[in-house]
Amino acid sequence: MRSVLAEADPALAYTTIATVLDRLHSKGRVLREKSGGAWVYRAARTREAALAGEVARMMRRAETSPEPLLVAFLDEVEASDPTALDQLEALIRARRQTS
Amino acid sequence: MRSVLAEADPALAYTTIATVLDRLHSKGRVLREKSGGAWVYRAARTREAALAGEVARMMRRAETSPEPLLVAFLDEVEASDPTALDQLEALIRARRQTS
DNA sequence: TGATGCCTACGACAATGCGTCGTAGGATCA
DNA sequence: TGATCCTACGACGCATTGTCGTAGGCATCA
Repeated sequence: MRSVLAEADPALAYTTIATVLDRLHSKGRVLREKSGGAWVYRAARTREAALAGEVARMMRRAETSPEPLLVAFLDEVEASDPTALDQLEALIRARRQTS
Repeated sequence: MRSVLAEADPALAYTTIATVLDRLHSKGRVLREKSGGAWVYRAARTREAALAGEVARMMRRAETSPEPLLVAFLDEVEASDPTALDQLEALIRARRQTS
C-alpha cells in the first residue's frame, strides 16, 4: 500500500490511495488479501486481458461476422510491430497443436 | 436525426438525442455536416477501429513483447467464436501475399 | 504501560460526465 | 404566411472520480 503510493505519486495523501484501492476493490477491479493487519492489493485482470475481453464482447454482440474487427486488429498489430504478425500466426498454430 | 431517434429509443425526447449527438460531436466522436438546415451525423470511427486503436496504443506502450496481449486476444477470440481462429489465420496469410 | 506510528473504515467535497428534458428562436416548406 | 422541424443552450438529478481528513484499531518499542 505504501508501495502503491510510492509508485503512483508520493505527493498524494496516503488515504487517497487507500480510497481509490478500496473503490476499485468494491468494483472487483482489484483483489486483496490480509497480510498482518494490512491489505495487500493486486490487479484482478491484466490490462491485456481486460482489452481482450472487450474484443470478445464486441465479437459476441456483432450480428454480422467478426471479420471487420479481426481486420482492424491486424491492421494495428502490423502497424505497431511488424514482427507481431508472425508471432500471432505461430501462436495460432501452437494452439491448434494442443487442442 | 429523426432516424437516430427511431433507432435508439423512440420514447426519448427529440432534444435528448440532439444533446447527446451534440456532446459527442464536441468530443470528436461523431462527425456532422449540414444538409438543408439540419445536421447529418455519422460516427467518426467504427467501434472496431476505436478498439483496434486501443490495442495499438497498448502495444506501443508495452516495454516487453506484445505476446501477452496476443495470447489474451486469442483466448478470447477462440472462446467466443471457435471458427474465428481459422479466419484470423487466413487473414494473416492473405496479408502476407499482398505486401 | 503508555506513546508512537501504521493501517483501515468511513465520510466529505468539488469537479466532471451522463441521461434526460424544456424553451426560445431560426429555417423550411406547402 | 403559418405550421412544422431543427438547433442552441441551459438546466437538473444522479453517479463517478480525485482528493483529503478524522476516528479508531493494533502493534511495537522504550
